[in-house]
Amino acid sequence: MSPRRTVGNLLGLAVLSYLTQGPMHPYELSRTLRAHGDDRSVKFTHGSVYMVVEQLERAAFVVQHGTSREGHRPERTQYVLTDAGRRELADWMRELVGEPRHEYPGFVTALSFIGALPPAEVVALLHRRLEGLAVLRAEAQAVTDGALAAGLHPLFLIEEEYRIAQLDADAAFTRGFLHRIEGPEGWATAWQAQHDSTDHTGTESH
Amino acid sequence: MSPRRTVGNLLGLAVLSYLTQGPMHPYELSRTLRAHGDDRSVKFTHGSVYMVVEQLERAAFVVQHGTSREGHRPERTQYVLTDAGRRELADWMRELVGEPRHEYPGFVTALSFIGALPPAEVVALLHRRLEGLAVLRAEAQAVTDGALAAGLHPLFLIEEEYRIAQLDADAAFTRGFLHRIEGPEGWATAWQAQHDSTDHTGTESH
DNA sequence: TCTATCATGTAACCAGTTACATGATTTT
DNA sequence: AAAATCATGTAACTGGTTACATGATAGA
Repeated sequence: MSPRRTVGNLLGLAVLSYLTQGPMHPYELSRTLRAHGDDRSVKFTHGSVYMVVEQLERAAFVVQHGTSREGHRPERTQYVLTDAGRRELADWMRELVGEPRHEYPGFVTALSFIGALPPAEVVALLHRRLEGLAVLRAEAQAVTDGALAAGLHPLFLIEEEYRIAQLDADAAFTRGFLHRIEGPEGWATAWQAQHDSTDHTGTESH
Repeated sequence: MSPRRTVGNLLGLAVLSYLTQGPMHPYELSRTLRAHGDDRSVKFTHGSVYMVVEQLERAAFVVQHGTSREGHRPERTQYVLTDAGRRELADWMRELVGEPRHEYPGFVTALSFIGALPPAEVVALLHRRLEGLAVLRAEAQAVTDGALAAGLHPLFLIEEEYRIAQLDADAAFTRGFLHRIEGPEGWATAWQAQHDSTDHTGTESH
């Protein structure tokens, strides 16, 4: 079974989206993405932009539009969107917005093996986590505040708002978890006993 | 700059965790992970288990422990945890729990290009999203209900609880977004105007 | 003019996924 | 005894990341 989409990398979505504005060459895409702060929403590096443009070309979502030259700079290969590319962009967006997918964040994985750490240490770590979450939240807030002050319409900051909502939910969960370890439910004692009996993860050797 | 961890795949964490219980061979790991429902928290396939075990071996977090044979079945290569492996497990867990990381879920990417779709369509998609979120939530709830009824301690279901918290936050955000599009703030009209003027993503062609 | 940084791209390497292979059991 | 499924593993392909290469401009 071939994967649902010929190009699965979300960086491809970003490229398709930018190409609706007109032809660009890969380096320009890379710079523009970074300049617009899209590296907060899409993971990419300089090299991966070239890769994904190649993939989009193989899939016929973009085609070379000729090369342009400016001064004595190297030649640049420009790409334009095809009709198939426009359709792919719209279809992909519809899927991402309309069909929530099961995701695998690292914290979920860690939680499912949380018994590998002793409860006292987990308590300390969860407190550090709360601090880290506050930092991330402040960053997101700073980004939106700055952009709003510069006159950007809040629609273009909606992804940061989503992020803040998720961070707040994460923090609320973390506090709840702490209470259940330390509070009257007393998970700590049973947990410690089971931890002692089942494994020793090398914590004692420095 | 070499990546922070020699083995970065979270499936490696799962393997290290299971190997604290004693030696296993890759196939057994694969079966056990699936039997315990860990495929909800870690993305893996049959083949990737073999790959990650190889990587762990190269990194000296596990070593071959000899082979075992049962009946006339093929020989199986067993692996055991090394001391370095135990330390890596503990250290990795500490990082994942204590240091929240910036993540890149697909919905965030889509939100940052949401202007590519017309507002009326987005409204419809967000309603579909709410249904999908309810389904995912019900699944998570069913998993925990079943396991609790079977007598499992809630500590071992904490990752599902986290998931539910995130799904609820997602749904709350989605409702808020809908209100701002449709409500008195009236994002819809400005949005539609800007959408008409800047791009046409092939929606009109059948 | 030397050095640093920008602009643009390629190549080599490692990770991850999919498909295939083969013998052992179990079912019909 | 044929077919199906389980148990175990390997190989081939594709994707993604990192490092490198090279000419152009700008700053000291």
